[in-house]
Amino acid sequence: MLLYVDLADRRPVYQQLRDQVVEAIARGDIGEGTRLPTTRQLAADLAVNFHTVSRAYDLLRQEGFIQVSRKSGAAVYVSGKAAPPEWRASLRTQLAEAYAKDMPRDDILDVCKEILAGFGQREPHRGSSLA
Amino acid sequence: MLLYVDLADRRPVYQQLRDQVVEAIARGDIGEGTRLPTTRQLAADLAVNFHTVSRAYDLLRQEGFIQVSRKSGAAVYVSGKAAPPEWRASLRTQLAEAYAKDMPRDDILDVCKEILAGFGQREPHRGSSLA
DNA sequence: TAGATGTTATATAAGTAATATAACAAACAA
DNA sequence: TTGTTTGTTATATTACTTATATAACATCTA
Repeated sequence: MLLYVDLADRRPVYQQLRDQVVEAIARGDIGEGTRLPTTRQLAADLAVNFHTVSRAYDLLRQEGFIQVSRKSGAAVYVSGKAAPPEWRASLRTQLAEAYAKDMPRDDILDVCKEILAGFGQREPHRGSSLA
Repeated sequence: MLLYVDLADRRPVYQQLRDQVVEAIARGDIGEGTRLPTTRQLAADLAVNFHTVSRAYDLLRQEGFIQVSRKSGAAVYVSGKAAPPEWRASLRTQLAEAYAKDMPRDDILDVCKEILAGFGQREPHRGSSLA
């Protein structure tokens, strides 16, 4: 897997990293137990401050996607369920954008299915690495 | 319809207003030709600066959801299609959040269907009002 | 021991969001 | 006409967010 920073992206860097990790988990590229690079290491590779990486990890931890321990660093550890209130609201806004532009319901659903088809199995710890 | 400002919402005010208008169009609460309040009027009602409202209208105009003329003010006028690149990417991130949390594909699709079922017909100009 | 790591703290700079005014031309109502 | 409203543009200020730059500390490891 590969984490990167897109300077043309309007999202903050810490949010880009957070989104990339979440999508990597969804794709199955990384799974339960997969170690994430240390904040200082990843910051050096991406040429950003380690506080920025730390913030992304903090967010992922708060959202229940990774676990951070002083000993073994950060590792994928999914806990809890998708928060129904805000998650659903964000999804509704996203779908509304297309529907308001006259995209048929079935076409919207087809896009959702295509995206979901691109996600993989949740594999526990097959030694994948992030960099 | 009712536009409002949620101070607890982490989104910027102009983004909240933009999202609310888009969802109102999707629901069918407002349609082609429906007039939006003047920037100064809406700003007064919501107790925000009229520049904030103006920014929301600017965004909606750039995205092709409304038309703003000096004569008749702002009105719903949908043009173009949903931008495939960024829209699809945002949707993928949104779906990934649920899938990464072990939500089954069918459950995710059911939520999408429920949301889409809440959207209505696109009615042209039935004299609905925003306030 | 020495180095790396997570953690916390402080400071600074740049960008964004929101407000406060002001001014102007075009449209409209009295 | 006069007066008001509206969209538009401009400038300035404040507050918050994002990102960086250091520094320091305790813990873990080689």
